Formats: sequence, C-alpha cells, structure tokens
Amino acid sequence: MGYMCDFCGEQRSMVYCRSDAACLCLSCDRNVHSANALSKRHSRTLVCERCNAQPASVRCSDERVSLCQNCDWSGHDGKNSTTTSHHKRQTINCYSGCPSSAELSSIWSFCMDLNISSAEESACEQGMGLMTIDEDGTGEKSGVQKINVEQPETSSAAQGMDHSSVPENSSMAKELGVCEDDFNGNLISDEVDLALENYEELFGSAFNSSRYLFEHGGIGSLFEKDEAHEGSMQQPALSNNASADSFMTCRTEPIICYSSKPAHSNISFSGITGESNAGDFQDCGASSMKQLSREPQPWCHPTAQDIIASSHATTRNNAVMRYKEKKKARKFDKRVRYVSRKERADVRRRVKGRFVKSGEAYDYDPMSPTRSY
DNA sequence: TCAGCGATTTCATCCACAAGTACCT
DNA sequence: GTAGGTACTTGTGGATGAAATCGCT
Repeated sequence: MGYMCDFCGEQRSMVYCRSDAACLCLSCDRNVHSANALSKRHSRTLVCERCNAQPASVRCSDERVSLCQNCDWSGHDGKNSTTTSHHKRQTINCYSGCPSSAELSSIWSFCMDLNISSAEESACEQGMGLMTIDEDGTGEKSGVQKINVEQPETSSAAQGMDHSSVPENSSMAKELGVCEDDFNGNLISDEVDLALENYEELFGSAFNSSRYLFEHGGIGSLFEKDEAHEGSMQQPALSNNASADSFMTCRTEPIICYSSKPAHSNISFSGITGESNAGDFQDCGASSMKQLSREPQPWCHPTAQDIIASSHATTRNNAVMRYKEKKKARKFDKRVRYVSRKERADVRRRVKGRFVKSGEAYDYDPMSPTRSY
C-alpha cells in the first residue's frame, strides 16, 4: 500500500504542493509546475512521511523522517516518549520553480537521506529530462526559489497552546460549536459543522488521520489524559459543561455530544450534497458505526450502562471524526470528475471569466494571455 | 457595550460547449 | 436484445458582485 502520486498514480509521492493540495512524485512535480508561470510559483515541500497527507515542516534527523506539524507534535511532544522530545529536528524549506533533484539536495541538506529508490529516481530524472523548462532568464537554472518556512516552535511550546487566548470554558464550548443537544439529544448538524471549522482554525492544521489514531492507541487513547486528569473514567463525550482544557488536551477532536439515542440515527450531515455518491453516505453512515458499536472499546468499564453509553458516544465520536476527515478532503481537494471537461475549460477563451462562443471577442485566453481586441 | 462604517474575505453565479445520460425507434 | 439517433443534462474555470465577517472608532 503506497501513497502514490496524485497525478500519475504510479510513482510514490514525495512532494506536497500547498496550492494544489496534492502529493506528487518528483517527476510529476516538475512536470506540473513547469506548465506555466503561475504554477511555477506554487510553494512545495516534502510530504510528511508519517501521515502522507500533510506538508512536512521539519526533518527529524534521529528518526530520519520528514514530519508535518501534527506528526511532529504527536511524535515529539515528550508525552509519548521522553526520548523523542529531544530528537534533533531541522526545518524543511519550501521551494518553488522547477528544481532538479540535485538542486533539491542543495535545498534540503538531508536530501541524501530521502528514501528514493534508484529506479524511482532514475524514472523521475528521466521524466525531468524530457521536460522543457521555460527559463526566466535570470540565470537561475530552473528558477527555483527557496522559501523559508517558519521555524517550528519547540514541541512543548507548540503543544502547550496559549491558553490565555482560549475563551472561557462555556464560551469556549460555544466557540467550538459544541452542540447543545436539542430536546431529543440529537446532534445538530450545523453546529457540528461549525464546531469542526472552528476547531481547525483554533488548532491549526488538523490531526486528521484516523488510521494514525488507531495505530497509536485507538480512540481510547484520546481520553487517557482526561481520565488521568479527572481521576475517574468519564464518558468520552462533551456536554455543554465540557471544559476547555479537555478540548485542548485532546488534539484529535472528540467534539461529540452524548445522546441516549443511537448515534447513527441522529447525525445528518449538511455537507453531503448531490455530488456525494452512495459510498459517501456509507462512509459517514451507520454501517461502520454499527460495526464499531459491537466491538469492545478499551476505555469501557464493565457496567452495562457505561458500555452502552460509551458505545454510543464512541460511535458518534467516530462518525464526527470521519465526517471531519471527509469534509476536510472535500474542502481542500476539489475533485475533477471529468478530466476531459477540465482540459476543455482550461483552454476556453473568456470574457470576464465567462466562457464565450468560439470566434467571438475575448479578453482572456488561457493558452496565450492576449486579448482579441 | 453597542452602533456605524470601511476593509477584507467568502461564496454563489454566470458563461459555452463537449461529454454523458436517458429515451425512443 | 442491440444499435443508432435525438434531446436533455452535467461539469468545467475565471471574473464578478453580493453577502458575510472583521476591525476599528
């Protein structure tokens, strides 16, 4: 199972383009970003080798992996391991333009550590060799621009958010959109929507990988801190009285509302549109939750009431997280369903952004930015 | 604390037309 | 059941303006 290039789907993705929100192999990166002047300006960086979904911001020289901010936090926050927090980390610079692998090596001194197979490298290089790069005449071979990324704060500083900026508990819950159940205890979808958005804004890039979540202790691990803090097991749900601290200590967004009803019957996702297919619904829906609810949860205490309550809360939590993942993907990853139509639209002439009939006057031609009048 | 106002951001809309889909013969 | 023809629907991206939001007084 690899994390393949979003463009060719053949090579392993190495580079993350923020502008395109896409993970690309080196060859496609160079290919795509040599297409025009605008694409050349796209800021790219390595893709996180842990979650394979976010742009890497630091390189851990001890583990020899590139990590995004979230994975850096989770891996080096000193809570998982007292040793990892002392790992040496190096800022990963972004770049633009169309650098060769050699130039990338100059940008990233650790580039020699990258796990590029020789075959892959050669394939990429071969691909690069086939490309014609439109130089900008500055004498810079490929117009590569090195962009400094902000030095990530120390893990502890980053981890320990400035609580002074956090609203009061009640208002915090309101800020986060922690939903007030209606009289039936139902989750109000719009408020969930708001909650997730606000949470992302507050916490920066989201910790969005459920796979990672399960690999690192499962959902139960989310509440370990609460458990320790509270001294007793609480249901992993947050009521209106949920403390802000509990939000802050759970980066994995257990923004959920406890309901006495089965979770899957309460959640309606306003974000689901006509574009969503059946699989989308299933993905957010009850089937997986039913399955989860049958599975023993690690945090459950053996009272029947707790088991039922925790199970409901857990399924709801899981559903919200899955919904959040999907929403994030939907928000940042505009999906082109028909490439041919996109290609057509990309070359169409326009007047003030609107398509015009062929042969008529236009003020914008994507193929040659000239005017017909 | 609230209202008012300008600045900034977000989002829906428009356009032409090839491709996809549904229906009929 | 299959093939061909016709009519209708869908989906693309950039510019734009309306609406929402923000920040300041």
